[in-house]
Amino acid sequence: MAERNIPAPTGRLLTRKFFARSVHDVAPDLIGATLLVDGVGGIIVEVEAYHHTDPAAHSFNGPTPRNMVMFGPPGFLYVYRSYGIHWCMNFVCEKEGSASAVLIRALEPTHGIPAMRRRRGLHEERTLCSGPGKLCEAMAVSVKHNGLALDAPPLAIYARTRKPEIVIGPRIGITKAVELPWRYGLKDSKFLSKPFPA
DNA sequence: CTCTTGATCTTCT
DNA sequence: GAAGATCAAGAGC
Repeated sequence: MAERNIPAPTGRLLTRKFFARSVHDVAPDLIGATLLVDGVGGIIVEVEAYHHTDPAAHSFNGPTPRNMVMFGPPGFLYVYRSYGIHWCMNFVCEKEGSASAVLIRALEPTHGIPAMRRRRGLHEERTLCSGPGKLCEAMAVSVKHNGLALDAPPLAIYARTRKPEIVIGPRIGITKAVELPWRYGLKDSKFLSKPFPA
C-alpha cells in the first residue's frame, strides 16, 4: 500500500532562539506547534516543564552521562530511556547550564500517520502519540537523536499560527514536587495522555 | 470501566 | 537494592 502524500505544515520554522527563554514561557508557547521528525509527527498538545531547581527534574542532582545535553545550550534535543523500555524527548531551554527542558508528552497526529501506525502496531489515531513513550515510538526517536539541533533536519518545529486555549495542571507520573502546575495542554484535545483535572 | 503487574535501563543509596 | 518524567495486557467489576 502506497504511503499517502504528506502535506507541508503552515507556519514559521522555529529557530534555536525560540528556546532561549524561561522554560515556563516556552512550554505553553509550544502548545499548537507542529513537531516533525523526518517529516512524521503532529501538533503538540501536551508538554511539561522541568528545571534544575525542581526536585522532579533529571538535572536536579547535577550532570550525569544521561542528562548531559540538558546542561548544554538551548535549542537541542534531550532523549532519555524511561523505565528501561521507552524513550522520551525534551527540548532544552533557557541558557547553557540552566538545565531546563520541556518534555513532549502528546501529539495530535497529522503527518505520516501510516508510518506511525506501522511503528506502533496500532490503527487508532487517538492513542498513536498520547504519551511521551508512545510519540517517540511513533516517530522512531531514540538515543540516536539525543543532542540533535531542534532547527535542523531530521527535526522541524513549526510555530502555531493562532494562540490556542491552554489548560494547566500538575505533572503526570512524578512523586516529587507533585503540586507544581507545570503541565500544559491544548484545551479539549482528544489526544492528551490523560485529561486535565477539572 | 478500574486496578495490578511485568518489562528491565540509568541513577542513586 | 530500589526507584523512576511509562506502557500494555490481563483480571475483575
